[in-house]
Amino acid sequence: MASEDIDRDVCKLVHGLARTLDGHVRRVADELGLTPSQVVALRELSEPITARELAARMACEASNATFVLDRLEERGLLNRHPHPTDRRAKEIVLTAEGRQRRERALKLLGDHSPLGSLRADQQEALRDLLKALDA
Amino acid sequence: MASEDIDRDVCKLVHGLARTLDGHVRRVADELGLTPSQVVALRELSEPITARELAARMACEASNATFVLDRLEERGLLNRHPHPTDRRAKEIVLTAEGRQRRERALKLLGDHSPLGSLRADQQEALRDLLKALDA
DNA sequence: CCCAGATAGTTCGAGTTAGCATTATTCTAA
DNA sequence: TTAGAATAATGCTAACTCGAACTATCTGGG
Repeated sequence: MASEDIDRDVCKLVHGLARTLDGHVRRVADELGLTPSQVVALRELSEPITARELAARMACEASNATFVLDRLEERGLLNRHPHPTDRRAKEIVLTAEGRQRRERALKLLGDHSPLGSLRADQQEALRDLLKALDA
Repeated sequence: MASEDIDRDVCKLVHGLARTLDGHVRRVADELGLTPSQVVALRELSEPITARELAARMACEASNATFVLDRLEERGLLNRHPHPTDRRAKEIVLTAEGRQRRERALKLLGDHSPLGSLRADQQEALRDLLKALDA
């Protein structure tokens, strides 16, 4: 059936696009001297959040978030503060250098985006379709 | 700018969808007693191809294809034959059990696809947008 | 108040992946 | 034809990710 062919096409295309986007993040990471995961983490740390919230935003396991946070903390880009209301949790706060690095990352991520070849209305259409799937 | 927000939205949505699709493959793989990569490899082995061609279809490195092929060969699902015209290459051929396992994998992959919540015309629109990006 | 179950964070082990180097073979152009 | 570039497959290493186990803390029903 044709519908199954479309299904498989979309699967492969999504996988390919995800790879392309990963490649873009990787190039940015190399330029910043970070790993791709670290760049994604920085991107998501727009405000103080918990490790679990970061894991959710990065779409990965909590143990992986711990791993990435360890490296970023070693580099002095963030600190783990005690959470004001939940003593189990920790509040992740970027240092001054962390915020600076984050700004550079955001700028580089915005440049030469693989999505740039789509017109604005196409990007919106794509976003809407993906959002429909997400729900 | 709004266009940058859309860009980031799409990146995260694509990543999320790729994860969802991976999860679907993972469930199928668990049911078949294989790893996700092995299931993808089986899916792509619709005919005898070389390891390099498989790597291209799986969108991964050749060394990774070698790794996956090693496991599938250990399980007796395929064989590496000498290539008829290129003595550098090897032709990968599924065994009878390999073909049987592949059929089961294809059937399971088709059921309950995460893309099922989209209407047919939406799936086509999504495919077309992704194809436009691919070019 | 208190205990059971849920949740935050971490550690550790196993498996997967990419990147690079290596070997063998084929292709190309002088 | 023959040296050099390109290609096929693979081995090896480092890094990344997940899942399970563990501690500490929170929360709600009895």
